[in-house]
Amino acid sequence: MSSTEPIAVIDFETTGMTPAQGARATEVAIVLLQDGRIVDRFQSLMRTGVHIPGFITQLTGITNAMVAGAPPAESVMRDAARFVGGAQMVAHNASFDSKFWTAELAHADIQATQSFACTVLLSRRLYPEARSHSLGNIIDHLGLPRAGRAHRALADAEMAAFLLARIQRDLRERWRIQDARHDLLCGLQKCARPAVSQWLGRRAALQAESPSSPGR
DNA sequence: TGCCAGGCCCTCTTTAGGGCCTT
Repeated sequence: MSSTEPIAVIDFETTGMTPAQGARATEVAIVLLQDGRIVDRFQSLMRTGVHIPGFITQLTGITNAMVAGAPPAESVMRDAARFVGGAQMVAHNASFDSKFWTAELAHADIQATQSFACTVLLSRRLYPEARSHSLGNIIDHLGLPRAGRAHRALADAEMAAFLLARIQRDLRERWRIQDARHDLLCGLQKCARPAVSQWLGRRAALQAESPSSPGR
């Protein structure tokens, strides 16, 4: 049985909403998903010196004392970049995590080169009947397992990976798309939502004609 | 005091408003 390239599913816990306003990461977790299974995990708290507001501690359980004893962010991000390697990346609301990925790597003098696919956009297109596409709600809607304490990086990264695996499975079983690779996911998430069925049908037809190429 | 990001999506459909989603 052929093996697909692993996809790195990432989640950051942070001190705020955007690096543009000085927010920094407090924790990062990355899981590698390959052939529908989590095959490796990376997780670490990180020390940036930026104060964690009280409401963030209430949300995540991550305290200033916890990160004070953590390794420096630059060191963690170097390890994270090595862990990801050349894998393509996925996050739940990727516009959030990709900005922190880029910003935290920049603090470590590393340029981010990975492209991101977003499970929120994919979920909205494939499961329009869901009332909410927040990570916990879509996990419950699809009957997927909860992975631990919500709003901790590893649990959220694992749940996003479960969601991605389900998306890939549904693309295979419902849409006959055998090779739901990262570039297909990126294409699907950019497809206008009302045209998703037509788009998937065309992709499946193209893939059936040329299985080694996902087509355009 | 009240607001605080930004991209996407939907709607009382189009240039604007409001909600979702992430911490």
